[in-house]
Amino acid sequence: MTVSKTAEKIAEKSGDATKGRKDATEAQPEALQLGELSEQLGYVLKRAQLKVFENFLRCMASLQLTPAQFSVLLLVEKNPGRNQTEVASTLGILRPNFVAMLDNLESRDLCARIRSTNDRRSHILVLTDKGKAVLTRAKKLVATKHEARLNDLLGQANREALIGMLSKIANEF
Amino acid sequence: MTVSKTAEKIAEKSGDATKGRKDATEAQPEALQLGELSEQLGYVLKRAQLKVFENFLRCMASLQLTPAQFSVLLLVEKNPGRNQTEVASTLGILRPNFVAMLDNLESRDLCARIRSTNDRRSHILVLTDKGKAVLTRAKKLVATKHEARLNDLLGQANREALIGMLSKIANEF
DNA sequence: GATATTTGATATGGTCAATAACAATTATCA
DNA sequence: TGATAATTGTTATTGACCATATCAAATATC
Repeated sequence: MTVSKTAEKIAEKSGDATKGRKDATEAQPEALQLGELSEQLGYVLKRAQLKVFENFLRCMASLQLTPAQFSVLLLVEKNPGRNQTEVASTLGILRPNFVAMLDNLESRDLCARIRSTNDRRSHILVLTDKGKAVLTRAKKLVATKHEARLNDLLGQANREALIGMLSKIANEF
Repeated sequence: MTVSKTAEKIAEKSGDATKGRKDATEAQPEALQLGELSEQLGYVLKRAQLKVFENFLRCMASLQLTPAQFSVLLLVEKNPGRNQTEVASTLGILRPNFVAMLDNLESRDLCARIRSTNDRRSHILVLTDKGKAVLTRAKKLVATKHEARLNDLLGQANREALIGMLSKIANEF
C-alpha cells in the first residue's frame, strides 16, 4: 500500500509537464544544499551510526538481536561470572535500564542470572547453551553480512583505520 | 531452567579474583575484557558518537544549542525560504517531530515561520537577525572548541579521511 | 466543481536514558 | 559485637526522541 502510493506520486510528478513549473526540465523540487553540515563531525557521525545500526538489524533479523543485545552476549561470553553492575557499566548502560534488557535475554533462554554464593546480593551472568549457539550464529552473520560490507566499501586498510580512529575518539575525546 | 554445572562453578569462583586481591591499599575489581566488541563497527561508532555529542553540548553550553538545533540553523541559513517539510526531511526529521523543534527555535527568536504567498499552506523558514548572530557565534565555538579537538587528536589529514569515510557510510551503506 | 494531495499541526505510543527510592545483603568501624 | 553505611538488583517515574495515524486548511488534479 505504501509502495503503490509512492509509485503513484512519482508517476504523477514525473508525468505532468503542463503545470507552471519554475523550471520545465526539473520536475522534482531541488534538493537543499547541505553546506557546512557535510563537514560537521557530529552530523556525519550520527548519520553513519544510524545507517550502520539499520543495516545491523537487517542482518540480524533472523536472530532478532539488537546491537545492544549483541554487545551484552559478546561481553558475557568473554567475561563469564561477572554481575549485572559490572556488565552494564562496561557497556555504558545504567543498572536500572539493564534489568529489562536481561529479562528479555533470559526469557529467550540466551543468558541466565545466577545468585552468587560469595555475595548473595549479586547475580552472576552466564550464557546458556542456546545463548552460546545463537551468539556463534550471530557472529557469523555480522562478519559475513555486516562487517564485510565495510571492506567492500572502504577496503581493508581504511576499515581498520576507521575503527582505530573511532576508538580513539570514544576513549580520548 | 537448565543451568550447566560449569555455571555453578563460575558462581563460586566469581568472587575469588577480587577477594583474594583485597590488600590494605586499594581493591579495584578488574575491568572487563571488551574482546571482539572493540572491533565491532556499530559499537565503536555509537560510543564515538555519544562522546562527540557530549562534547558538542559542553562547547555550546553558553548558546544552549543541541546538535540537532545547530543543524537546523545551518541548513536554514544555507537554504533560506524553504518550508518545514523540506528542511525536516533533509535532516531526517519527521514533520510532526519538527514542529516542537521549530516552536523552540522560534520562541527564542532564532528563526521565523513566514506564511508563503505562493502556497499558503506552507511556512517559509528564515533566520532572524538574532538567529544569524547566534549561528555565527556557534560556528566559531564549534570550530575552535569542538572540531579543533579532532585535529589535536587525529591530525588534519586523518580528520579529513575520517569525515570522508563516515560520509561514504552515511550515503552508501 | 468534485476529489485527491500536500502542509503544518495534534495526539499518541514506543523505545531509551536518567534519577530517586526500596529491600536484601554485605561492609565498616566505634 | 552491634549500629551505621554502602552495594546490588529492582521498581517507579520522568523526559527526550522516534514513529504512526489523523485533522483542517490550502492546493492540485481531472
